Amino acid sequence: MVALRSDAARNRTALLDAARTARDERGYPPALADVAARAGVGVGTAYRHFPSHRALVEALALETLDPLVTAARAAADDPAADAFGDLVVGATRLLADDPALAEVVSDSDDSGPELRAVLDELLTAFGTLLARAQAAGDVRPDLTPVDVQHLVCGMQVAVRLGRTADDGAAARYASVLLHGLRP
Amino acid sequence: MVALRSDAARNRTALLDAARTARDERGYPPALADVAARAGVGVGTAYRHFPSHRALVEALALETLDPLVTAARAAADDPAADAFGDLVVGATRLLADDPALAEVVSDSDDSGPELRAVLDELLTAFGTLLARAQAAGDVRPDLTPVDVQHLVCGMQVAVRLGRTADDGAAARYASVLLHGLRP
DNA sequence: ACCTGAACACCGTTCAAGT
DNA sequence: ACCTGAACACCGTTCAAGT
Repeated sequence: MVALRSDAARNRTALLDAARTARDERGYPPALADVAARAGVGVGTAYRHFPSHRALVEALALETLDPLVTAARAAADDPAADAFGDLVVGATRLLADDPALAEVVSDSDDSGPELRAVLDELLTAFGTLLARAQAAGDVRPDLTPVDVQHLVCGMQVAVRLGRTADDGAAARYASVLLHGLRP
Repeated sequence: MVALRSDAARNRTALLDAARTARDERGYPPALADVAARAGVGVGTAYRHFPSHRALVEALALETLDPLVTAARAAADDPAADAFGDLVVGATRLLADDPALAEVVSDSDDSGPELRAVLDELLTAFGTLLARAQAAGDVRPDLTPVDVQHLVCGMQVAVRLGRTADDGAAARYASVLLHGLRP
């Protein structure tokens, strides 16, 4: 990562800001052309900084994922009694709140190297906590860290569906998942 | 539903056949223009029979849902010990196998009247079995039929993600869901 | 009553021309 | 080294003209 020319750095920030604002307003970053217009640059510039629409979404996803990675690492180092369950529920909510993030984590196979690295780190931290919970007899021993990722990506969909009508749904579904993980 | 002119009926069938074939080959019915071409008709004809791409997907969904409705009704009338669990697992697999169906069931709010009627029927049959399972103490009493729909729509995603790499994942996730439904 | 296909809107992406 | 915007491909959808 060489230093960017100052106008390029400014444009990149403007693009991210525009995309973030759009996502916070409409739930999903709009067409790159729209993002470019909001940022006051041409489409080509948008594509110079983010080689695809997905790359832009991933850049925003990284921002949102960062606190989760920190929390997961902290929990792996100094685990509370139900650190694993808390993390699972927290991740589920985070994805349910951000459809673009959820999409990018669910289709993690076609993600760029940065996102992949962050997801790997998350998986490692989750794995440590999972192993500890399994050793304590709190979680089924036949589940892998990847299973947990898949189950979270699934439950997040249920939570999103439930939330539109019913305020208690998210808590109910989280509880179903946590019970389901028990031996 | 008045009788169709014979050429119209033939075209409708040809469109459905083309869409079904395409879905079975590629997992999802392609652009209406492509379906029309395969069926040997113009785009306009495709839109005359199916007012939107979604309407075509829903027409295929109805076919796939039919056996499930039959099974659900049969189980509601003459319930075996774990009829509810079997139906939940069956529905999850059915959706996991057919992404177009899953999409249409998950976004059931924007579906046409026919599909909505079928989903209502399904929900009723599931509701009967759910109530029975709850009365027997086999399922958490705080869950509604709609909760079950949401949880199935979620788990189906997990199953789809799991299946690409791991043959046992589907069974493992089904078991997690069933355990999670217990009181 | 039904069919055809050109046409439009939209969006992701590319690229020749500029500074 | 970076930017611009016209241009292309693709897809959902509409509609004027045909039979």
